[in-house]
Amino acid sequence: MTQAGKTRRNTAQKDAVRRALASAEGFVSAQDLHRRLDGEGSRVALATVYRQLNALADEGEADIVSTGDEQLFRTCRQPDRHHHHLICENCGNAVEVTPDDEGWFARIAADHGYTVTRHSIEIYGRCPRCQNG
Amino acid sequence: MTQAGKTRRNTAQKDAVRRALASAEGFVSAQDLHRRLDGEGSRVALATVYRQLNALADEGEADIVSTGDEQLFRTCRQPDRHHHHLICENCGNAVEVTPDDEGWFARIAADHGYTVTRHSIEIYGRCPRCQNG
DNA sequence: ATGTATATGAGAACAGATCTCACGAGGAGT
DNA sequence: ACTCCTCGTGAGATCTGTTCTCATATACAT
Ligand SMILES: [Mn+2]
Ligand SMILES: [Mn+2]
Ligand SMILES: [Zn+2]
Ligand SMILES: [Zn+2]
Repeated sequence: MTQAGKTRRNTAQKDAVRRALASAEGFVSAQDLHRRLDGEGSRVALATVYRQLNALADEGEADIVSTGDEQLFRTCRQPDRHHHHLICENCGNAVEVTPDDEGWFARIAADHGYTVTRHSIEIYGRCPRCQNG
Repeated sequence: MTQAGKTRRNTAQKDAVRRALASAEGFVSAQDLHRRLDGEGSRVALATVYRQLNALADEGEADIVSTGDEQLFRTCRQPDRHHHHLICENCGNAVEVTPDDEGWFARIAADHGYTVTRHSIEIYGRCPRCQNG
């Protein structure tokens, strides 16, 4: 689904996307980010925003979370640590979290003869600033 | 993203969709199911397959799992118990699983001032029958 | 049997994401 | 600084999964 491929050159567009992503507090969609770039005068094609966001993700600089109908992106805070996200449904703000024990599903999988290749854990809620509304 | 709405009447099409879904062992896409129905001579419009699958999900008879690029459906095996799925990436077969402890994320959320509204946990791998390939 | 609310079918419409390809620009080598 | 080749970009087309529209058909309460 997601187009793959790290990027090999440093372009103005890549910098712009990286900066815009970094300046967003929470998870944002590619289209949001494109709109923000436009708003601040940075003309970057939507396709390029997608390409660079995916590249950043491939390079470990960004996290992607797939809601049912779109992908959201955010600068990764702890690139070296396996983690999941606790995400505010209202504003996209997120906290990177690590379960105390991720071993349970390896055990359950083994019980059923399954081999685990990957897992996805996402927690949605309201952040402190979005409790009302 | 997913169209909502339980259904109030018992139609031939709904029965057909329910049967086809039940006769599929693993998670299948709406389009797969539509193809299968066609194959066995049941002419049900694709839109109706979508409508009824969503209705079945609303009614608790079906589970939906969202891979990044499509939704997969399966008859729910234990409608009354909260659970998640361990899914074979190759054939769609799945086991309904329940973590030993789902309390950890409520605690973490509280630590960060978040209120939890929902969570999503999915484990992907290979089922016993799909180990090779 | 009638009447009315609801489901269906066929195709149009939609939205997110990716692809195409001609053109522009990074940057290694000189 | 100049060249050259490779890779990135822009604009718009295209793809794909899903939902919508609305005229017609059907369930089912009365
Ligand atoms: Mn991260
Ligand atoms: Mn289930
Ligand atoms: Zn928030
Ligand atoms: Zn399998």
